[in-house]
Amino acid sequence: MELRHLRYFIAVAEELHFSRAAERLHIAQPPLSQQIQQLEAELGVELFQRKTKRQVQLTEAGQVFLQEAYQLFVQLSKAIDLTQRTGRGEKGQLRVEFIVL
Amino acid sequence: MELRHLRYFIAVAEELHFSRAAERLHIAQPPLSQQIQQLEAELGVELFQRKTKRQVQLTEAGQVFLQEAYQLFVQLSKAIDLTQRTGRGEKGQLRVEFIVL
DNA sequence: TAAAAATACTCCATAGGTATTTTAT
DNA sequence: ATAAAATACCTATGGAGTATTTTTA
Repeated sequence: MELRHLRYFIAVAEELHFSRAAERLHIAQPPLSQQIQQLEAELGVELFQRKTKRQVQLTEAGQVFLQEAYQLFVQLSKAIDLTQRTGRGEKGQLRVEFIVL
Repeated sequence: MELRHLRYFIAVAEELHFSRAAERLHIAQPPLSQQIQQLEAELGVELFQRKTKRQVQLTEAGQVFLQEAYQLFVQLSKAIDLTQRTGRGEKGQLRVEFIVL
């Protein structure tokens, strides 16, 4: 698993539409579908309801994973911020304005 | 940034030795050096002391980033665990035995 | 000198693109 | 008939390998 999978998953989960999500990510729709399939295969969990091709919907597990993915990027943002501050010799106070995706 | 960068950084930070870390990661030493350089460039922070080539040492920022990276993988492990439990229809109790790297 | 990281290049795996098919409106 | 995801296949970027250089103990 790579952060790319999480970034792509978040885009699809927010758009509930593969083509629009792909557009937003500046990639084509088929590779996006593939990356999501990879992610689901690696997790061994269906993240999207795929009964019909016209209606993308998060599964319960997908909803959980979305919240967790958000938190991961929040924590990554904090990690980067804190590391950069330390690199500049600043001590301490932590406040993250930007979530890196 | 990708999880690969964090995985590689952790290996070097723990070994304090690029060649041994590369061996542990089952890749060659030069690509490992490159990935670490990429990471440092993206962060805009030196993670390792490079005055001499014979003595790899974490900078203060590097020590901070190491702790943060550990936490990220702990959180990722929890995210995966919780998602998989939900996928199986299990409700709730969270306990992570394995940290995915 | 010897051991280890950095450079310089080469190669190839796979991320991403294009074309087409399938399917549900 | 159409819109959207999946499948099949192709392309090319960049991750990884090999060879060599640099450096300091």
